Amino acid sequence: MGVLIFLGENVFEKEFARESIFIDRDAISPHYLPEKLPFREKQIEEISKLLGVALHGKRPDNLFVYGPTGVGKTATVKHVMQQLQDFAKEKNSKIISTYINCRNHNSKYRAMIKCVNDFYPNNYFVGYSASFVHDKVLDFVRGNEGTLVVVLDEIDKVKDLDDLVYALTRANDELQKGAISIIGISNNLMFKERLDPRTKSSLCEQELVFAPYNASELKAILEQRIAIAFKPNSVENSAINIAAAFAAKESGDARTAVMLLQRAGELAEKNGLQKITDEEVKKAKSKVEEEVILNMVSALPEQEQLVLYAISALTLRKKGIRKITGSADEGALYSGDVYEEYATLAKHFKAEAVTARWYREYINELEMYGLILTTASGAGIRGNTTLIKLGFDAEKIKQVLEKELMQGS
DNA sequence: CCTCCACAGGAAGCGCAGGAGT
DNA sequence: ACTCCTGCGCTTCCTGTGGAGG
Repeated sequence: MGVLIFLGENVFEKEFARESIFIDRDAISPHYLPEKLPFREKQIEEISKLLGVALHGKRPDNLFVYGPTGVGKTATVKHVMQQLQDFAKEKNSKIISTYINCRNHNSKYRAMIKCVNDFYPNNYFVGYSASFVHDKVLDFVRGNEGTLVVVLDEIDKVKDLDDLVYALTRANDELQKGAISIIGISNNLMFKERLDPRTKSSLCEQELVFAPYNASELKAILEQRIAIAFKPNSVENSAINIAAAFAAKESGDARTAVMLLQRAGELAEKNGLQKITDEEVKKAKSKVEEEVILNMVSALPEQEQLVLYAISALTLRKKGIRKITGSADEGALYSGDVYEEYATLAKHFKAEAVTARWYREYINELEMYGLILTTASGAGIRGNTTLIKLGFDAEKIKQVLEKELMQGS
């Protein structure tokens, strides 16, 4: 076995010497919590006004915060909580807050035990009964004789939310000293309407809505992050504009905008560039889109993957099938042909094919995801069928699915 | 005009997994 | 530990629909 020895230069020498355009990579990651939150002054004021009463020993109203993803809900609430904690510490006010992400703590019990573990960092509580945990929370508030603010992020993920809210609000009746307030955060606008009326009225004593950012706000947010994350003048102005415009058009979501620039930065660095230009942002954009598709496709159930695979295979093959030479539907496929292809493919992959009826449900679902486009067959085609077109590049989807289906079996 | 084609999509029911109730 | 119930994914069966073809 031959051994290669590099004389003189360590392999890391080059990497070390390499100039990075980053100063602080974290600042351009979606998890970064900036010190200042632009365009959220109003919301910050609202929340602090609400919580301010706690400084005078009163219980703040519960608050329900909602708005789509990436509009700064979590960041704003966390920011205010931090400020409140700092201030309370300074003034010797007894205010404790705890932040719970309900995606990870998605039941009453799990949320409560998260509280307990936060309050008693030296103990680790596992395997205790629900009532013990409940009492422990109350004991803590009693012992503290102050206000406890429980932040429940992604509150719609809690399975038995009615019970949790009830337990926390009910606690206020049992406590002679101290109080508990809830701040619920959700990006699901419909979720509130599905709540039990009693839960709804106690949780939504106060409400706060976060609207999406517009392009110029996104631009300002990006500039703020860029100033920390990158070396001066490493990002071209037009590149920022593109990223902001794209994110604004999609959803007004700062997370998307930030991610776009993060990717663009990584791309520039990989290619040894000193500046991020439009080009990098555009490339990053298509990369992000690709990842989104990839994630969607791999999250699909196997049968739906097969259907999608059949569609991409047929789109590429275009032989032995009925052709559509219409205007807009040029290159679209007949639903029936896709089903046949799917059925043979299923046999090939040792899986059992579902009935045509259920296959139609799959088609509808794939359309809902935006992975395929369908139109009803109109004039020029015999019968009443659906014409199917792939929403994305056939070759790419086929490749992804081939990998996916191979490892699946 | 009627018939047939090529499906769409509703209704009922079936087998199963997993949670609630006892 | 046991049954009971419920929701889910799916099949079977069926009726409906819009245009082509004779």
